[in-house]
Amino acid sequence: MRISTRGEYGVRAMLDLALHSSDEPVPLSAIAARQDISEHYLEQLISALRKAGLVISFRGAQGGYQLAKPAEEITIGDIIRTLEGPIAPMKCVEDSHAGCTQSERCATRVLWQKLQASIEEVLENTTLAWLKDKARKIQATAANQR
Amino acid sequence: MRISTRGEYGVRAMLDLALHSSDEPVPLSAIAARQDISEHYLEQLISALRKAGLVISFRGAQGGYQLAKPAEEITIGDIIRTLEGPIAPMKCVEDSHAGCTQSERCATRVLWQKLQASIEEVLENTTLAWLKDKARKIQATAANQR
DNA sequence: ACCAATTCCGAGGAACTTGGTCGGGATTGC
DNA sequence: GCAATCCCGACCAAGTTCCTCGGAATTGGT
Repeated sequence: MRISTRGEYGVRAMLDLALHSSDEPVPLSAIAARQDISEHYLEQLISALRKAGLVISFRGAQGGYQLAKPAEEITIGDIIRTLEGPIAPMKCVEDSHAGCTQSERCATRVLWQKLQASIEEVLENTTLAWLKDKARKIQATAANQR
Repeated sequence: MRISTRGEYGVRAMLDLALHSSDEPVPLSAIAARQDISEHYLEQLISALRKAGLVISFRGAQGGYQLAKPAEEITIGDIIRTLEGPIAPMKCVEDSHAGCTQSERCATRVLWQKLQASIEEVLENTTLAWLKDKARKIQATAANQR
Protein backbone atom coordinates (compact mmCIF):
# COMPACT_ATOMS: atom_id res chain seq x y z
CA MET A 1 0.00 0.00 0.00
CA ARG A 2 2.86 2.31 -0.75
CA ILE A 3 3.55 4.90 -3.36
CA SER A 4 7.00 4.17 -4.75
CA THR A 5 9.81 6.64 -5.21
CA ARG A 6 8.66 7.18 -8.80
CA GLY A 7 5.51 8.87 -7.57
CA GLU A 8 7.23 10.57 -4.68
CA TYR A 9 10.09 11.99 -6.75
CA GLY A 10 7.69 12.90 -9.54
CA VAL A 11 5.54 15.02 -7.24
CA ARG A 12 8.60 16.62 -5.69
CA ALA A 13 10.02 17.44 -9.12
CA MET A 14 6.75 18.94 -10.31
CA LEU A 15 6.46 21.03 -7.16
CA ASP A 16 10.03 22.15 -7.68
CA LEU A 17 9.14 23.25 -11.20
CA ALA A 18 6.06 25.07 -9.94
CA LEU A 19 8.05 26.92 -7.31
CA HIS A 20 11.09 27.80 -9.40
CA SER A 21 9.44 28.66 -12.67
CA SER A 22 10.08 31.79 -14.64
CA ASP A 23 10.27 32.46 -18.35
CA GLU A 24 13.48 30.49 -18.51
CA PRO A 25 13.27 26.70 -18.42
CA VAL A 26 14.74 24.83 -15.45
CA PRO A 27 17.49 22.33 -16.28
CA LEU A 28 17.15 18.81 -14.91
CA SER A 29 20.42 19.14 -13.00
CA ALA A 30 18.96 22.00 -10.93
CA ILE A 31 15.88 20.02 -9.94
CA ALA A 32 17.93 16.94 -9.14
CA ALA A 33 20.34 18.93 -6.98
CA ARG A 34 17.62 20.79 -5.04
CA GLN A 35 15.55 17.67 -4.51
CA ASP A 36 18.54 15.40 -3.94
CA ILE A 37 17.50 12.85 -6.54
CA SER A 38 19.79 10.96 -8.91
CA GLU A 39 19.91 12.91 -12.15
CA HIS A 40 19.78 9.87 -14.42
CA TYR A 41 16.86 8.39 -12.52
CA LEU A 42 14.90 11.63 -12.52
CA GLU A 43 15.48 11.85 -16.24
CA GLN A 44 13.43 8.71 -16.75
CA LEU A 45 10.61 10.07 -14.65
CA ILE A 46 10.46 13.48 -16.25
CA SER A 47 10.61 11.88 -19.66
CA ALA A 48 7.37 10.06 -18.78
CA LEU A 49 5.86 13.29 -17.52
CA ARG A 50 6.74 14.97 -20.79
CA LYS A 51 5.17 12.20 -22.86
CA ALA A 52 2.05 12.56 -20.72
CA GLY A 53 1.91 16.26 -21.55
CA LEU A 54 2.51 17.53 -18.02
CA VAL A 55 5.81 19.26 -18.72
CA ILE A 56 7.41 20.67 -21.84
CA SER A 57 11.09 20.51 -22.62
CA PHE A 58 13.59 22.72 -24.41
CA ARG A 59 16.64 21.02 -25.81
CA GLY A 60 20.14 22.34 -26.18
CA ALA A 61 22.12 24.83 -24.14
CA GLN A 62 20.00 26.95 -21.75
CA GLY A 63 17.36 24.30 -22.18
CA GLY A 64 15.32 22.62 -19.49
CA TYR A 65 11.77 21.98 -18.41
CA GLN A 66 8.63 23.92 -17.62
CA LEU A 67 5.15 22.97 -16.57
CA ALA A 68 3.04 22.42 -19.65
CA LYS A 69 -0.05 23.92 -18.00
CA PRO A 70 -0.79 26.30 -15.14
CA ALA A 71 -0.33 24.61 -11.77
CA GLU A 72 -4.07 24.93 -11.14
CA GLU A 73 -4.76 22.50 -13.96
CA ILE A 74 -2.34 19.78 -12.90
CA THR A 75 -3.56 17.34 -10.28
CA ILE A 76 -1.50 15.00 -8.15
CA GLY A 77 -3.55 12.22 -9.70
CA ASP A 78 -2.19 13.16 -13.13
CA ILE A 79 1.36 12.79 -11.84
CA ILE A 80 0.81 9.57 -9.92
CA ARG A 81 -1.11 7.91 -12.74
CA THR A 82 1.65 8.78 -15.19
CA LEU A 83 4.43 7.39 -13.03
CA GLU A 84 2.76 4.55 -11.15
CA GLY A 85 0.07 3.38 -13.53
CA PRO A 86 -3.66 3.25 -12.86
CA ILE A 87 -4.77 4.25 -9.38
CA ALA A 88 -6.33 0.99 -8.23
CA PRO A 89 -5.74 -0.85 -4.97
CA MET A 90 -6.50 -4.15 -6.72
CA LYS A 91 -6.29 -5.52 -10.23
CA CYS A 92 -10.02 -6.29 -10.38
CA VAL A 93 -10.97 -2.60 -10.12
CA GLU A 94 -8.35 -1.33 -12.55
CA ASP A 95 -10.81 -0.45 -15.26
CA SER A 96 -14.30 -1.74 -15.86
CA HIS A 97 -13.25 -5.31 -15.29
CA ALA A 98 -16.68 -6.76 -14.78
CA GLY A 99 -17.90 -10.23 -14.03
CA CYS A 100 -17.23 -11.94 -10.77
CA THR A 101 -18.31 -15.53 -10.74
CA GLN A 102 -18.40 -15.80 -6.96
CA SER A 103 -20.72 -13.57 -4.98
CA GLU A 104 -18.20 -13.39 -2.14
CA ARG A 105 -15.54 -12.00 -4.41
CA CYS A 106 -17.99 -9.47 -5.77
CA ALA A 107 -18.55 -8.26 -2.24
CA THR A 108 -14.85 -7.64 -1.69
CA ARG A 109 -14.77 -5.93 -5.08
CA VAL A 110 -17.30 -3.39 -3.84
CA LEU A 111 -14.96 -2.75 -0.93
CA TRP A 112 -11.97 -2.15 -3.18
CA GLN A 113 -14.04 0.17 -5.33
CA LYS A 114 -14.97 2.24 -2.30
CA LEU A 115 -11.30 2.42 -1.39
CA GLN A 116 -10.30 3.38 -4.90
CA ALA A 117 -12.92 6.13 -5.02
CA SER A 118 -11.65 7.53 -1.75
CA ILE A 119 -8.06 7.60 -2.97
CA GLU A 120 -8.97 9.15 -6.27
CA GLU A 121 -11.07 11.77 -4.56
CA VAL A 122 -7.98 13.07 -2.78
CA LEU A 123 -5.56 12.77 -5.66
CA GLU A 124 -7.80 14.28 -8.33
CA ASN A 125 -8.92 17.20 -6.17
CA THR A 126 -5.47 18.21 -5.03
CA THR A 127 -3.70 20.39 -7.55
CA LEU A 128 -0.10 21.36 -7.88
CA ALA A 129 -1.21 24.94 -7.15
CA TRP A 130 -2.56 23.85 -3.75
CA LEU A 131 0.74 22.14 -2.98
CA LYS A 132 2.72 25.18 -4.09
CA ASP A 133 0.61 27.42 -1.86
CA LYS A 134 1.11 25.04 1.06
CA ALA A 135 4.87 25.03 0.56
CA ARG A 136 4.96 28.84 0.45
CA LYS A 137 2.98 29.11 3.67
CA ILE A 138 5.14 26.62 5.50
CA GLN A 139 8.20 28.50 4.38
CA ALA A 140 6.72 31.80 5.62
CA THR A 141 5.93 30.53 9.12
CA ALA A 142 9.36 28.95 9.38
CA ALA A 143 10.89 32.32 8.50
CA ASN A 144 8.79 34.07 11.15
CA GLN A 145 9.97 31.74 13.85
CA ARG A 146 13.54 32.59 13.11
CA MET B 1 -0.43 1.68 -5.01
CA ARG B 2 -1.63 -1.88 -4.80
CA ILE B 3 -2.75 -4.11 -2.00
CA SER B 4 -0.85 -7.37 -2.40
CA THR B 5 -2.32 -10.84 -2.39
CA ARG B 6 -1.60 -11.07 1.34
CA GLY B 7 -4.24 -8.47 2.05
CA GLU B 8 -6.58 -9.70 -0.65
CA TYR B 9 -6.44 -13.33 0.42
CA GLY B 10 -6.64 -12.35 4.06
CA VAL B 11 -9.87 -10.43 3.58
CA ARG B 12 -11.32 -13.25 1.47
CA ALA B 13 -10.39 -15.81 4.11
CA MET B 14 -11.90 -13.77 6.92
CA LEU B 15 -15.08 -13.27 4.92
CA ASP B 16 -15.17 -16.99 4.27
CA LEU B 17 -14.92 -17.61 8.00
CA ALA B 18 -17.66 -15.09 8.70
CA LEU B 19 -19.97 -16.71 6.16
CA HIS B 20 -19.30 -20.36 7.00
CA SER B 21 -19.08 -20.15 10.75
CA SER B 22 -20.95 -22.37 13.14
CA ASP B 23 -20.01 -23.87 16.48
CA GLU B 24 -17.52 -26.14 14.75
CA PRO B 25 -14.24 -24.64 13.60
CA VAL B 26 -13.47 -24.44 9.88
CA PRO B 27 -10.33 -26.27 8.73
CA LEU B 28 -7.83 -24.39 6.64
CA SER B 29 -8.24 -26.83 3.76
CA ALA B 30 -11.91 -25.88 3.41
CA ILE B 31 -11.16 -22.17 3.22
CA ALA B 32 -8.32 -22.72 0.78
CA ALA B 33 -10.48 -24.88 -1.47
CA ARG B 34 -13.47 -22.52 -1.49
CA GLN B 35 -11.31 -19.45 -2.06
CA ASP B 36 -8.91 -21.16 -4.43
CA ILE B 37 -5.80 -20.16 -2.53
CA SER B 38 -2.69 -22.26 -1.96
CA GLU B 39 -3.11 -24.01 1.37
CA HIS B 40 0.50 -23.56 2.47
CA TYR B 41 0.46 -19.90 1.59
CA LEU B 42 -2.83 -19.25 3.32
CA GLU B 43 -1.42 -20.96 6.38
CA GLN B 44 1.18 -18.23 6.74
CA LEU B 45 -1.44 -15.54 6.46
CA ILE B 46 -3.89 -17.02 8.92
CA SER B 47 -1.05 -17.64 11.33
CA ALA B 48 -0.44 -13.90 11.37
CA LEU B 49 -4.14 -13.24 11.83
CA ARG B 50 -4.13 -15.58 14.80
CA LYS B 51 -1.15 -13.87 16.39
CA ALA B 52 -2.95 -10.56 15.91
CA GLY B 53 -5.95 -11.94 17.79
CA LEU B 54 -8.38 -11.83 14.88
CA VAL B 55 -8.99 -15.59 14.66
CA ILE B 56 -8.65 -18.43 17.12
CA SER B 57 -7.43 -21.89 16.26
CA PHE B 58 -8.19 -25.42 17.44
CA ARG B 59 -5.47 -27.97 16.90
CA GLY B 60 -5.79 -31.66 16.16
CA ALA B 61 -8.48 -33.63 14.37
CA GLN B 62 -11.75 -31.73 13.86
CA GLY B 63 -9.72 -28.62 14.47
CA GLY B 64 -9.74 -25.43 12.47
CA TYR B 65 -10.33 -21.71 12.77
CA GLN B 66 -13.02 -19.33 13.94
CA LEU B 67 -13.30 -15.58 14.16
CA ALA B 68 -12.01 -14.44 17.53
CA LYS B 69 -14.63 -11.68 17.78
CA PRO B 70 -18.05 -10.93 16.32
CA ALA B 71 -17.79 -9.77 12.71
CA GLU B 72 -19.08 -6.33 13.76
CA GLU B 73 -15.92 -5.76 15.76
CA ILE B 74 -13.42 -6.68 13.05
CA THR B 75 -12.53 -3.99 10.55
CA ILE B 76 -10.90 -4.42 7.18
CA GLY B 77 -8.19 -2.12 8.51
CA ASP B 78 -7.39 -4.68 11.22
CA ILE B 79 -6.87 -7.34 8.57
CA ILE B 80 -4.87 -5.20 6.16
CA ARG B 81 -2.65 -3.78 8.87
CA THR B 82 -1.88 -7.26 10.16
CA LEU B 83 -0.96 -8.63 6.76
CA GLU B 84 0.50 -5.64 4.97
CA GLY B 85 1.96 -3.55 7.76
CA PRO B 86 1.06 0.03 8.62
CA ILE B 87 -1.42 1.73 6.34
CA ALA B 88 0.72 4.53 4.99
CA PRO B 89 1.19 5.59 1.38
CA MET B 90 4.68 6.85 2.22
CA LYS B 91 7.37 6.08 4.77
CA CYS B 92 7.39 9.61 6.14
CA VAL B 93 3.80 9.35 7.41
CA GLU B 94 4.15 5.86 8.84
CA ASP B 95 3.95 6.94 12.44
CA SER B 96 4.67 10.32 13.98
CA HIS B 97 7.86 10.72 12.00
CA ALA B 98 8.29 14.40 12.54
CA GLY B 99 10.82 16.90 11.33
CA CYS B 100 11.19 17.84 7.71
CA THR B 101 14.15 20.02 7.01
CA GLN B 102 12.84 21.32 3.70
CA SER B 103 9.58 23.22 3.58
CA GLU B 104 8.78 21.77 0.18
CA ARG B 105 8.98 18.25 1.49
CA CYS B 106 6.77 19.18 4.40
CA ALA B 107 4.17 20.33 1.91
CA THR B 108 4.14 16.98 0.15
CA ARG B 109 3.98 15.33 3.56
CA VAL B 110 0.70 17.13 4.25
CA LEU B 111 -0.56 15.68 1.00
CA TRP B 112 0.40 12.14 1.93
CA GLN B 113 -1.22 12.58 5.30
CA LYS B 114 -4.48 13.62 3.66
CA LEU B 115 -4.28 10.55 1.47
CA GLN B 116 -3.53 8.29 4.40
CA ALA B 117 -6.47 9.69 6.38
CA SER B 118 -8.77 9.06 3.46
CA ILE B 119 -7.62 5.46 3.08
CA GLU B 120 -7.88 4.76 6.79
CA GLU B 121 -11.33 6.29 6.92
CA VAL B 122 -12.60 3.62 4.54
CA LEU B 123 -10.68 0.69 5.97
CA GLU B 124 -11.43 1.41 9.63
CA ASN B 125 -15.12 2.08 9.08
CA THR B 126 -15.79 -1.01 7.03
CA THR B 127 -16.38 -4.08 9.15
CA LEU B 128 -16.41 -7.73 8.28
CA ALA B 129 -20.13 -7.70 9.15
CA TRP B 130 -20.78 -5.13 6.42
CA LEU B 131 -18.89 -7.26 3.92
CA LYS B 132 -20.77 -10.36 5.00
CA ASP B 133 -24.07 -8.56 4.57
CA LYS B 134 -23.02 -7.34 1.14
CA ALA B 135 -22.07 -10.86 0.06
CA ARG B 136 -25.40 -12.23 1.25
CA LYS B 137 -27.34 -9.60 -0.66
CA ILE B 138 -25.40 -10.14 -3.86
CA GLN B 139 -26.02 -13.84 -3.55
CA ALA B 140 -29.76 -13.23 -3.03
CA THR B 141 -30.18 -11.05 -6.12
CA ALA B 142 -28.20 -13.53 -8.19
CA ALA B 143 -30.55 -16.29 -7.03
CA ASN B 144 -33.61 -14.21 -7.97
CA GLN B 145 -32.35 -13.68 -11.49
CA ARG B 146 -32.12 -17.39 -12.04
C1' DA C 1 -2.58 -47.39 21.82
C1' DC C 2 -2.88 -45.93 17.40
C1' DC C 3 -4.07 -43.31 13.31
C1' DA C 4 -5.74 -39.67 10.64
C1' DA C 5 -6.72 -34.95 10.60
C1' DT C 6 -5.15 -30.82 11.57
C1' DT C 7 -2.42 -26.78 13.21
C1' DC C 8 2.32 -24.86 13.77
C1' DC C 9 6.93 -23.57 12.25
C1' DG C 10 11.06 -22.30 9.69
C1' DA C 11 13.85 -22.73 5.51
C1' DG C 12 14.26 -21.96 0.74
C1' DG C 13 13.57 -20.21 -3.87
C1' DA C 14 11.81 -18.49 -8.57
C1' DA C 15 9.90 -14.48 -10.67
C1' DC C 16 8.96 -9.87 -10.53
C1' DT C 17 9.55 -4.99 -9.11
C1' DT C 18 12.25 -1.20 -7.59
C1' DG C 19 15.66 2.00 -7.92
C1' DG C 20 18.83 2.92 -9.93
C1' DT C 21 23.62 3.18 -13.39
C1' DC C 22 25.96 3.68 -17.85
C1' DG C 23 27.11 5.20 -22.39
C1' DG C 24 26.25 7.57 -26.14
C1' DG C 25 23.45 10.25 -29.61
C1' DA C 26 20.77 14.59 -30.93
C1' DT C 27 19.87 19.51 -30.46
C1' DT C 28 20.76 24.27 -29.73
C1' DG C 29 22.52 28.94 -27.71
C1' DC C 30 26.66 31.45 -27.60
C1' DG D 1 32.60 24.69 -32.94
C1' DC D 2 31.82 23.80 -28.27
C1' DA D 3 29.52 23.31 -24.07
C1' DA D 4 25.17 22.57 -22.09
C1' DT D 5 21.36 20.08 -22.22
C1' DC D 6 17.71 16.80 -23.49
C1' DC D 7 16.76 12.03 -25.33
C1' DC D 8 17.05 7.02 -25.46
C1' DG D 9 17.82 2.20 -24.64
C1' DA D 10 20.38 -1.33 -22.31
C1' DC D 11 21.75 -3.25 -18.15
C1' DC D 12 21.93 -4.67 -13.24
C1' DA D 13 21.87 -5.35 -7.98
C1' DA D 14 18.93 -5.65 -4.20
C1' DG D 15 14.54 -6.27 -2.32
C1' DT D 16 9.82 -7.97 -2.33
C1' DT D 17 6.25 -11.10 -3.46
C1' DC D 18 4.24 -15.31 -3.69
C1' DC D 19 4.65 -19.04 -3.04
C1' DT D 20 6.70 -24.52 -2.01
C1' DC D 21 8.55 -28.07 1.01
C1' DG D 22 9.31 -30.96 4.93
C1' DG D 23 8.47 -32.08 9.22
C1' DA D 24 7.10 -31.54 14.24
C1' DA D 25 3.23 -31.10 17.66
C1' DT D 26 -1.59 -31.75 19.00
C1' DT D 27 -5.97 -34.01 19.41
C1' DG D 28 -10.51 -36.57 18.42
C1' DG D 29 -12.19 -41.02 17.11
C1' DT D 30 -11.72 -46.12 17.18
